[in-house]
Amino acid sequence: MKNEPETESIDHALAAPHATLAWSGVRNYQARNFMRDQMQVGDGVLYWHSSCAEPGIYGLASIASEARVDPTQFDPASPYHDPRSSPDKPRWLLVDVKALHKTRPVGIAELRSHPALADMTVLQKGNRLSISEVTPAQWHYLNEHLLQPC
DNA sequence: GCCAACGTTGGC
DNA sequence: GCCAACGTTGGC
Repeated sequence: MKNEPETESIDHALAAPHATLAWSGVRNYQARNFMRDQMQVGDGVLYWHSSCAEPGIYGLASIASEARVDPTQFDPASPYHDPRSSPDKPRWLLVDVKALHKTRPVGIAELRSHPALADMTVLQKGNRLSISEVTPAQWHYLNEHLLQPC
C-alpha cells in the first residue's frame, strides 16, 4: 500500500494512536475493490513510500479493520471530496492500517534486481495503483531476504 | 457502447 | 518538471 511520506510516512503511522491510520483517499475502483473484496483483518501489508526521492518499501503493517465508508468523500473541504457521492450511496471505502515496524528502506531498483520479484505488480512499468497484490511467494521471499526490522 | 480527449498518478 | 500509462468522462 502506497502512501506519501511527506504526510503519512511509516514514522507518522507508528506515532499515530494505536499505530493505526485510516487509509482514506483511495479514489480508484480497482484499489477500492481490493480493500472491499480481498483484504482481511490481519493480512500483511508492505508500507510503500511513493512520490518521494527513493520510492520503495519502508515498513511492515497489517490490516486492522474491515472496509468501511471513507468519510472524506462527503467533506467539501477535503481534497478527497467526491460531490457525486452521498451518505446514502457512498462510493469510496477505506481500511484501517496498523503499522508494525520500520524496515531497512528497499528501493525500486533493488527490488527489480531480484528475479524472484520481477512479477511484483508494484514494479511493473506504468503501474499507478496505490494498492496492489503481493503473492505468497513474493511475500515470503521479501521477508526472508530483504525486510529485516529496524 | 464506442472512443477521443482529458486528467491523474507516480517514477524518473 | 516531464511524460508514459491508464482510468474516466462525455459526445455521438
